[in-house]
Amino acid sequence: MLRLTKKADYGLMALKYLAEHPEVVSVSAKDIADTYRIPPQLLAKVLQRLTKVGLLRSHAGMNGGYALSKPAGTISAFEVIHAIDGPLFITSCTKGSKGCDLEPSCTVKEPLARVNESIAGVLRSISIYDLVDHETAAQRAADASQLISLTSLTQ
Amino acid sequence: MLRLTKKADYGLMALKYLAEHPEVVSVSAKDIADTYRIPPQLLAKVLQRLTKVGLLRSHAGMNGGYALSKPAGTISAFEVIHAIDGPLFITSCTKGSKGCDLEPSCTVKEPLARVNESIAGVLRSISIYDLVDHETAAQRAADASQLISLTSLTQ
DNA sequence: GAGTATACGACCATTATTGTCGGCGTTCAA
DNA sequence: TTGAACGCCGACAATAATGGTCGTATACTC
Repeated sequence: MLRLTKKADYGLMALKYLAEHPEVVSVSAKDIADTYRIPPQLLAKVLQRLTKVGLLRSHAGMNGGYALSKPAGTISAFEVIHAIDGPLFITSCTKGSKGCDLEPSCTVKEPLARVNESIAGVLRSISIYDLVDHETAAQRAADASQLISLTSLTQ
Repeated sequence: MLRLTKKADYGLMALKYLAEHPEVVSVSAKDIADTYRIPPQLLAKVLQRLTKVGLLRSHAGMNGGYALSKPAGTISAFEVIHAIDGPLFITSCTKGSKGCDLEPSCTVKEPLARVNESIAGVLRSISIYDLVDHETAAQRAADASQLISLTSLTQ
């Protein structure tokens, strides 16, 4: 069904929240979880992972919490999803270094790898900032790829 | 992890196979399954589904099997995936008609819906024919969306 | 009518995701 | 200096999705 995991959703929501409240020095996982009615401990784990890869900065103790480690405009949806869900492979048979199970098997893998790159490209073009302020890159990307689709179909 | 299901993979592989052998009137599920070392009954189910939505034509009995119901160039990867895996939603919370569970909850849903459209667009631009003959739409789409990504990032 | 094929529903096995628990280290402020 | 509020982490239980199998019915060819 090609869908994002909830964890990735939660991560994006949290980052968006942080981007929307730049005045607050640091926000606790619990605050965000309460706002969106998300399981606090699960969100905490997600945020910890985002911290580990350097997208967030954490601060323990009283009044601690999380903050973006860089401007929202420079954090792509791709980075977030990659950090939470791991490498983005559209083909189900791509596992680490070794390819498919047998011989000439997955003949669609190579072409699909390109599709994979397309999708990764789209996700790379969306920043957390774009999630906050509508009518920007997200819209442009949608328009543009709509265009690709049309030109390809009518050839 | 945003990956295709194996069923969808199998479906694409089978369609590609059929597109590669236009001379054969009809190919049995078993033949294709043997070629790619896929569980025959599982592939059979996939093909049955593709038949149901009209992408394939089936023929029972001796020398029966499946055949494309229209030119490979007019069958998009999107159709195939949609037929097998159901509607393509990137957001995990989109279930049928009703939206998210609560209030202002999923604030990322709306922007992600656009990302969803972008991806659908990419998939719509890939035909089964493209899977067979490389260096065509698949490549163009990849190039183009690479371009989108770059222009968006450097703004 | 025997053999080969699709069609379809029910079902189990496996894997992935989601969510929870408990203990630990850190910070801050009373 | 103690305790409340917080992040950090590993393990694990619950649930859902996927992958795969089985049995039977039906259609077609020879």
